[in-house]
Amino acid sequence: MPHHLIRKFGRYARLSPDDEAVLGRLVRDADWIGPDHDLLREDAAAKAVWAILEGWACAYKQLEDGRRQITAYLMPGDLCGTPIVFPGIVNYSVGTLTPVRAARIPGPILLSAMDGHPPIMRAVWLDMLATSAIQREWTANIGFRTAKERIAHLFCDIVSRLRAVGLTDHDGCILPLTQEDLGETVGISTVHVNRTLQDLRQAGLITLRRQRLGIPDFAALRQVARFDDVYLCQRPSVGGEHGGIDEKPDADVIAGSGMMGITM
Amino acid sequence: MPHHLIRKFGRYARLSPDDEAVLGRLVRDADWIGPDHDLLREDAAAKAVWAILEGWACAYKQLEDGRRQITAYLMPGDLCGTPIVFPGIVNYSVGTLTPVRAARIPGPILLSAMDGHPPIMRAVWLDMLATSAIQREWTANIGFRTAKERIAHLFCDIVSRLRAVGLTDHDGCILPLTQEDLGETVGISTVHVNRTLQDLRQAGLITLRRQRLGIPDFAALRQVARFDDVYLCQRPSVGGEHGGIDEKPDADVIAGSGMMGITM
DNA sequence: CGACCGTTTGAGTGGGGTCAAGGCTCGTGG
DNA sequence: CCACGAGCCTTGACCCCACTCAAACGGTCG
Repeated sequence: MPHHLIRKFGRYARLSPDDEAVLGRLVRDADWIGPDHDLLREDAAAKAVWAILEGWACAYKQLEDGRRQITAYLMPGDLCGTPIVFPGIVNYSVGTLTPVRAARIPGPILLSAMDGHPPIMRAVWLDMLATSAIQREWTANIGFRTAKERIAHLFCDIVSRLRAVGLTDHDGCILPLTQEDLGETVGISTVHVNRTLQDLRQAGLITLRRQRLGIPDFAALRQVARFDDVYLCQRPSVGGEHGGIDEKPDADVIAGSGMMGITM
Repeated sequence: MPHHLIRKFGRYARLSPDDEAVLGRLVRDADWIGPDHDLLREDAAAKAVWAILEGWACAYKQLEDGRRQITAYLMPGDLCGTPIVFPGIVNYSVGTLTPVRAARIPGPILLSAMDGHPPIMRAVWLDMLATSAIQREWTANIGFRTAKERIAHLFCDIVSRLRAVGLTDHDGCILPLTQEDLGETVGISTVHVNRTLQDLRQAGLITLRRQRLGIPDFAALRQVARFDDVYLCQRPSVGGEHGGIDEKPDADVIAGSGMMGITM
């Protein structure tokens, strides 16, 4: 089985077998890390990129008085940190939520791989842009949605992303988050997360028990959440309805040519 | 006077006169655009990057029922859009708030400039990372701060960014935003923005009249906001206190060498 | 002068926060 | 095998921050 990273990058660029081999070598030295462990610290200068291969982590910011905001979830195939060092660029910490298998890729190593392999350059670039798109969506989610909509939107987001890397079952996924985590993600209190979840359960929109999230009617949840998945950058072509799960990438979109493998 | 763009990029990389000339050529064909006009539409495929040279714009998302969230402000020297086309990457619209002078840079043109000029590649890359850092900070701002803190934080953010491109006066700046804009930025209602502003005024933390924001005691406002400016990526060196305004970039940080002009 | 847009103020309401106690589950150790 | 404790989830009661609705005020520009 190829890494989730390769699967994701394959959506962004056409990877040759050689490209895939290079990517495989980048994440060769992956280790398992226990839960509740920090990969990145806000105050430390980042000198490498971490690739998450298994498990969940989260990016977060924290105030002195204890308030915490989770700004992103990192799932298999996701990257965090940056190959370029500059003060302030990494203004967040990254902590594991579950046991995580992650590979530390030194900045220069990643950069030279990008330099020698345009598809990798393109994929890293697009992955960063896609991450930004998600961050914008989260800002909006917290900014203008109600508590119920926020939770619903977050669940749509999570399930869609997991589905893209093949980590969902037929109607849901494993959700290794506490209600406190959820609250710190969408900006509401733990108690109110609980009440909101019950609300969603009673409406038949979700089931959630023992870290297993079920979504019997995704379309219904999506409507409550006002969720539009374009920002996840998973659709190979613009427009049209989102049909089955096994969509194939559109060659016109991912094909590379010239500098950075970019098709304009 | 060099463009604000060149000034900002000069903080990210050491630009040769040739690099600066190339940047100047990229934004040569700039036009004035009236206020309340869209540069980018969410549903349209982006085929170019816009460079804001004068005036203010904002990135925003909107729901069908009218709710709107401003996800970023774009000021002189800022870029929006992307040179790489991929569905979903541009999941926001950009509208002008004031008359704006902006240059449309076709994707391939920017990419080839990056390709031929490592410092430009590095600067574009770092600018994107810095934009992401701001976006994360905004997510956190809306997520875990109170209304008063959010507004205070936003003002610290804006003034710091404007100062970096030389657009502040001695203790404040022009703020071309309505209270409705502010509300849509930090996720509170217009009425409550008004009351929060009065709160800040009565505390002596700000003056705000006729689009002119004054901050008599920045340190005090910063403390109320729990504002830490590292995420703005304006400090040439890590650590140490933020002293005067006229800090010079640290050569060790911005110097370029090798691929993408990166110093590891 | 009126129309318009943005700001301000008041009153009433409700979404969501806080505090506190109790319940469930599971891992651990006796 | 059971007892126990630690997290996490759940529930209730109370309250307040912030929202809504509505109206009045104030500049600015035809």
